[in-house]
Amino acid sequence: MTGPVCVGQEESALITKEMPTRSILHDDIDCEEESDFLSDDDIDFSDQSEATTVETVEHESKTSGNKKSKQTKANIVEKDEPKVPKKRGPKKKKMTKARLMRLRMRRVKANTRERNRMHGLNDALDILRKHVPCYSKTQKLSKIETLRLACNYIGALANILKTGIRPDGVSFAKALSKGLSQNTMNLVAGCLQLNPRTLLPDSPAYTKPYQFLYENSVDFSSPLISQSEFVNQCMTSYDSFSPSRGNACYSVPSMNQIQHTNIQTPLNDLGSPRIMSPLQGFTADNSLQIEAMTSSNFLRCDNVIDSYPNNYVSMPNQVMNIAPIGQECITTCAVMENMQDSFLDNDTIVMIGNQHGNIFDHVSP
DNA sequence: TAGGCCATCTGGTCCT
DNA sequence: AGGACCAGATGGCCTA
Repeated sequence: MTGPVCVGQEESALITKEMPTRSILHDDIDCEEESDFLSDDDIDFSDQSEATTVETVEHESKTSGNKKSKQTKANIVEKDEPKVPKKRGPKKKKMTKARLMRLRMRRVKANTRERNRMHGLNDALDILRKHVPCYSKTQKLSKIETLRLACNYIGALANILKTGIRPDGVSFAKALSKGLSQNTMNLVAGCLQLNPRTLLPDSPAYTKPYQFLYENSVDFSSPLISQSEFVNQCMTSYDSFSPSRGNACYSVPSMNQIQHTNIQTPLNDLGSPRIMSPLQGFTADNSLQIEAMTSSNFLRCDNVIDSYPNNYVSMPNQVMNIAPIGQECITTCAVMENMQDSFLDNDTIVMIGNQHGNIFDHVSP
C-alpha cells in the first residue's frame, strides 16, 4: 500500500493523517473567533485560481499600505465587468468552525468511499486477470493490459464460435496480442509455449490464419452420440492433450481438474434430461468452461455458458440437436471441439446460438 | 534517470 | 445533503 493514508483507520485518525486540503483546511486562517472566518462569498471553493487572485490583490494593497490603491483596483474591475444583479436566494452560510469541521469530515468520508470504490474496481480487475489467458501471480498484468487482453480474448473466442474454426497457437496468440505491450506479448507467447518472435507482425511462422489445425481431435462421426461413448472419447481425448503446465499460466481449473466435477443435468417437465446446447450446463462453477484448442495447448473461457440456453446448433441445411451427453463439464467442451472438427471438414460455417441470433445475447431459460 | 504504473486525494457534476 | 462517478494532480515505487 502506497500513499499517505493508512486505509482502514478510524475517520478521526484520518483527519490528522490525511494530506491537508487546499480548499477546506485553510491552515492559514486564524480560527479563534467566529468573526475571523471568511464567508463563502469571500472564499471561492470551486476555483482556486480565483481565490489566489483575490489574495494577490489584497497582498499587494497590504504591502503598499495604501487604501486608495485597493479602491482603484476595485473600481477598475467594476468598470471592466458588466454589472451583475445581486444573487437572490438564501445568503450563503458563514464558514464557522463547526461548518469547517463538517466539510472536512465530509471530505474524509468521501475519500474513504473513493478508496473503497477503487479497491472494488481493482478487485474486479483481479478477477478479470484470472479469467484471461496468461494469468500469472508473479508477473501481474497492468490494468490497461488486462483490459486489452480481455477484449482480444473475447474477440478471439467469439471468432472461434462464429467460424467454427480452431485457430493454431500462433494465430490465437496474435489475436490475443493486438495492441499489447512487448512484455505482455512475451507473456502471451510464454503461456502458449510459443517463441515470442512468432508474434511479431512480420513473423513468417504462419502466413495464413488458422493454418495449423489442432491434431488431438476426437473422432466425431455422428452428431448424435451416446453418452457413454462420448464420455469415454472425451476422457481419453482430453487426457491426451492436457497442457504441460511448465511456465504456462492458465486460468485454472484445467480440464484435468474439472473433469470429475459432477453437475446435474437439468431435467425437463417430464423428468427427463433436458436437451442441452453444446455450450450449456456442465460447468464446475456454473460458468462456461470452453477450451479453445490451440496447436500447443488450450485456452479457456468462462462465464459464457449461461448465455446459451438454447438447444440446437444451426447450420445452413440442418438443425442438430445435442443429446444430454453427460454430467461433466468436459463433455460440453468435447462436443464443441468435435463439432468444429466435423463441420470444418465440410467447410461449413457453424452457427451456434439461439433464435435471437447473437450468441452473446442473454436469454432467460 | 526517465518513464510507466499505481494509489490516493481532490473538486466537479449528476443523481437521489 | 450526501453518495457515486469521473478526471486531474501528485507522489511513491519499480524497471529498463
